[in-house]
Amino acid sequence: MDSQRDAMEQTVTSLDSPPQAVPGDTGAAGKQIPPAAVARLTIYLRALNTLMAEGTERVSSESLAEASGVSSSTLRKDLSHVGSYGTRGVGYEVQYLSRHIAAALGLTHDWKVAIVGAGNLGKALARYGGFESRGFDVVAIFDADQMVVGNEVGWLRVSDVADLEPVLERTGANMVVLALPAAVAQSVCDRVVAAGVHSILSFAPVMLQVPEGVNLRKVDMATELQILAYHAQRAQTPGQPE
Amino acid sequence: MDSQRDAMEQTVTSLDSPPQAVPGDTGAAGKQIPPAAVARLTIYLRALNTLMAEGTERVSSESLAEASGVSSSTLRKDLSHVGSYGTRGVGYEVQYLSRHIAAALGLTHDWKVAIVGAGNLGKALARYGGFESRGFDVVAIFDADQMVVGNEVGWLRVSDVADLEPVLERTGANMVVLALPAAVAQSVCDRVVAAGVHSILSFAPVMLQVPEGVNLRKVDMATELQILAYHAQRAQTPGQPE
DNA sequence: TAGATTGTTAATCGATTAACAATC
DNA sequence: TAGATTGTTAATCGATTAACAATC
Repeated sequence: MDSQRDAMEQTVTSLDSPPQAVPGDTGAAGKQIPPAAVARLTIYLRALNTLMAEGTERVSSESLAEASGVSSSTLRKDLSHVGSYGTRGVGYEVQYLSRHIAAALGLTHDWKVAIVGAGNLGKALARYGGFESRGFDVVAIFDADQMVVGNEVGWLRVSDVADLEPVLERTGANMVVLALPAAVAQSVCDRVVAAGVHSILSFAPVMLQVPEGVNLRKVDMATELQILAYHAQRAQTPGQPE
Repeated sequence: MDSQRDAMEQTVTSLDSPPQAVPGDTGAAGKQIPPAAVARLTIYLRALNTLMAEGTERVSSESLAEASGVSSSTLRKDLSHVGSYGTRGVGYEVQYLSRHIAAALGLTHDWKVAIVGAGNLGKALARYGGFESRGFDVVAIFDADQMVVGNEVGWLRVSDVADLEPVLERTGANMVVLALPAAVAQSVCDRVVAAGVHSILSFAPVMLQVPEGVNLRKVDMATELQILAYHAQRAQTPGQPE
């Protein structure tokens, strides 16, 4: 669903390179991880953190896969993109594996997130505990409505979207979440990109155009319901039940 | 990411069947549409509705594809799963195509959505205009907190989650959105399924287990940010810039 | 050593793309 | 008829799965 196709040329696979695996090293770092695998790695990471909270120290691919809702084959294949951090006959050390997946995903330092739009959704996101706990600091929230600017949301005060550029600069934000109406999303998006932020998560129900090199992801709640509707309809339809 | 693999056996493709295409007919209906295509059809639908609002009557695969951020090849392939509703040398009638995509997705009748969880996110969803305008009626919202039960949210009054089953029954809800903490998500999910609702959209950051035949989709905002983090990190990394 | 489980291979499956015959 | 654009094919590409050799 995104924009990486080219690359992937560099011959050398981990096969023919001499096995000089320094333990605790970079592993398979530097290689492209397939998009589908990246998405699942975040799931494994959450499952591992749950295990850690429960005090579990070791886990097999079989049980981690089950907790994550995938096959053990898929799990091991995905982990192979990160490196070789298991022990044959034994399994994976939970903490050790967790650390390496986090490193592969770029989660070793905190990311600073600015939210544009302090409506219901923007406020919900700003207060969402799940961000902080996973290394994402919400450092600013913006709105265009003068009645809302200056209000407190969580720990933050709502900034005027007119001050977008200086506030992004001052807070050092390196990710932006767009939680605003479709009509203004593209223009705000352009300003965010111009301000040098290249990672954007949009909740606006509109196709945003961004230049090459900008990472844009989109979450659309109505789309999700429509996809459910398709499957629900199929289930109802008489015809040959699958 | 979902649960349909089997099926897909029924030989006959639209090729060797005699071309008795009654106009305005069911088209390729009854056939499985690949998951990736279903997701994109919702995008085309939105683009078509935008065109309709602008008064545009006709569109080519080339320009609809551009508005949707896909290649025209992908677009035509996707539409072929729905049926043949274009005219060679001319293009597609916007309204006509829109109606047929909507029909294929099961959006011809309204769906009744209940939201469980009246926290920030639940309230944001309940008030989100994008649902109503696309055929999803929010018919109920629940919370477990007695301080919140009875409050007004949008047009609705918050019901006690203790009354989940009777209220789902009475309102005729056929979709449920879970906007509640990870800790209680599974148990509420089980009750929803037991109550006969088989289409669930979850915002809870946890892997839910559902029986065969239940359609579950998951949106996780922290996951989205983590995926962005991966790409951002790659872009920063020196190495060979792709 | 015997048992267990990883990491990798090769086969299968599905999705995307380019090209073009069909046809308005 | 000539020009345009669909719908479909076949080729390519990527993702998933099953199986097993490597090895703890």
